[in-house]
Amino acid sequence: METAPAAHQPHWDAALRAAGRRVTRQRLAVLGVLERTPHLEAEAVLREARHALPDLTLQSVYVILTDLTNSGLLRRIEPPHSPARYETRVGDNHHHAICTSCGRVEDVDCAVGHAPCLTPSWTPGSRPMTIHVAEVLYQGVCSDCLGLAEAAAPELSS
Amino acid sequence: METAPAAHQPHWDAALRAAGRRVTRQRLAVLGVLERTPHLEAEAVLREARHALPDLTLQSVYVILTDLTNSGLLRRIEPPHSPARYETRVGDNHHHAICTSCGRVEDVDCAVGHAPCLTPSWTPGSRPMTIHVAEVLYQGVCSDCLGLAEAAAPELSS
DNA sequence: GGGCTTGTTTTGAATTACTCACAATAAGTG
DNA sequence: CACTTATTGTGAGTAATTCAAAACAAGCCC
Repeated sequence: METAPAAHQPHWDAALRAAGRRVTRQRLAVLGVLERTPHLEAEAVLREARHALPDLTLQSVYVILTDLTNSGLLRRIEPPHSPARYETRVGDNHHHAICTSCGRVEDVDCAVGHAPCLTPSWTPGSRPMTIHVAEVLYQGVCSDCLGLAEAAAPELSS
Repeated sequence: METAPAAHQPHWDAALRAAGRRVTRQRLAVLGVLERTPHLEAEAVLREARHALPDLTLQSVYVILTDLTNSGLLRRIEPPHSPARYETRVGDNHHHAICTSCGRVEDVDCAVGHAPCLTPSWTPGSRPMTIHVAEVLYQGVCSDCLGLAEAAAPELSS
């Protein structure tokens, strides 16, 4: 019998090697968690990963998330007023919608083809830059929170 | 003669009153600084505002920036890996480009009409939200940094 | 135009999210 | 299996921002 450290998809194995990184249980755990439930923040990743790896530390999670992001295996999302979130969906230029009430993040495909706003029209007086990426962040209210708000709006007491 | 606290545009006076806020020297200083030089972070606002108000504190600047943002007199920009920045240009839905090298921010008008991507196409499997605003953040390299990079690329010594 | 009320600012400490230095550990290699 | 070196763990540190409570000052009343 082998060590069989939880069920880890072999493709993460290959992806790590392809990125020139060693295959460790910690990295596989983090990748597995984020593949299963995207858009988690570091604390939540730790919480989930500890089911498989009880001794994993928050600092290690930070190191791993940063390293895997730099390696191109993860993508970091940084919504306002929220710690950074991570996802395994990389390589396409999809965007995100965040609920201003509960903070939930959903994926949004690019609405206007594959590179919607990569040719900005500069405000007069500004000095143009060479643009590499354009990220669109939608802010709104998710269906759950909308329902809650409507239910709570009539009477403000409770 | 009056107290004449530096040259403050009377329109901020009116704007503050219209927002139901008291007109204080601190707020006028902050608004004046940001009107003159947009996209400053809190520390820089303090530095500039202290020319007129030497005793102003950083915490007050934070309180003022937050309050004026909530009152609709300022807009907050939160670029990744950078403290928040503020500007007096509110009420239009313009966007921003940030130089990944020096952090400079430039204004970008909306490329595709006045509400470019307000109708997102949801990724299959995601739960749609009611979108209120769509912010586009362009990341690139400004002309200055591009020049520097080209000049420095050949020899890495100095 | 002096006092009063209440919104603002200041002071000082605390918090959140994250980073760093260095020691301990364990992948991968021969 | 031993060895090298990437990776993780430990403990402390930092940057940006927030909070509680006291000091202050705008704007209103007269």
